[in-house]
Amino acid sequence: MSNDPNAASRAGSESASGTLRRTEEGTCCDGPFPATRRAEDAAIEAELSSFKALANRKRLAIVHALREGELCACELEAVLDAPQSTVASHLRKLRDAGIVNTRKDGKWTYYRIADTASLQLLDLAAALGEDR
Amino acid sequence: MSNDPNAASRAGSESASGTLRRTEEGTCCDGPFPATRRAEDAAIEAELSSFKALANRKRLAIVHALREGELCACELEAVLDAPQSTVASHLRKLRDAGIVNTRKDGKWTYYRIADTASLQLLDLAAALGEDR
DNA sequence: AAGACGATTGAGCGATCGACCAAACGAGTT
DNA sequence: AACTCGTTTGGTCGATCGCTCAATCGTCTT
Repeated sequence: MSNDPNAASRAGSESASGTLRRTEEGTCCDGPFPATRRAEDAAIEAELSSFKALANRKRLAIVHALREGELCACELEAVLDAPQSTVASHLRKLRDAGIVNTRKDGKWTYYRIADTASLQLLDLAAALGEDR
Repeated sequence: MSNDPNAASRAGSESASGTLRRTEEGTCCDGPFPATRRAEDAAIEAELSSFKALANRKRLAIVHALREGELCACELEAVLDAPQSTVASHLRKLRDAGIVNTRKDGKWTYYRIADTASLQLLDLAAALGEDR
């Protein structure tokens, strides 16, 4: 249990001489990561919008219901058992995040999963969460 | 734009005769989905715990920092530029969700990504969120 | 024993989120 | 024109979340 594969590589950041925290000197691990934290910021924002859109039980229920095919807003109201404005609000968030698409057929609006990547997201998240 | 592949299949749910909402009769799309909404509930809870754990900018920053290898809690404090208890709280949520793992080496604790599935989750979410 | 890492707790605080209602609006149907 | 589907807006309410401070505790190092 003492095998640390990359312990040597990361030990280079602060040179195992000690002085690790903001205790004696001043800062911990000083010179804290000068670079590279710029391109990731964009990625983080993109991931954040997807995750926030899916981090809600009712919105997940909507997406699950849409796995079997497209549904109109009316049917989704029945699935969630919630009033109009509540459902419409959730649907807008899902659409803003690019999770679902809309198609207007005459009087009503049909929703469908926008991208198969969303379904892969669901499966991966379920696999992560189930064996915990 | 008038091609609706599964329009015929879903038209079977309420038989295109009309009476679609809770307007005239009583309920919309009545007999609302009698079955199957039981096995999905478990999946939804599993997905929810994963998504909620990742629906936070600082926790995403932690996971991104861990992509290049494991880091100790001390180093993650520097990455987030936040006090101990804040970082520890985020780390606990990530660990509870099974996103990260811990390894104690003497005095300090190292964090690493628990499963490669988490990285796939990030990539999928980034792809969904970027082209929106 | 003294010190360092870090997990945990508790409490306060503000921000965000979600539910809901009511009402208006636009687009489509009959 | 009347009606229906659906979105949107505006507002209130309560719950949850995130940040922070302060303090304690356990484990490990020296």
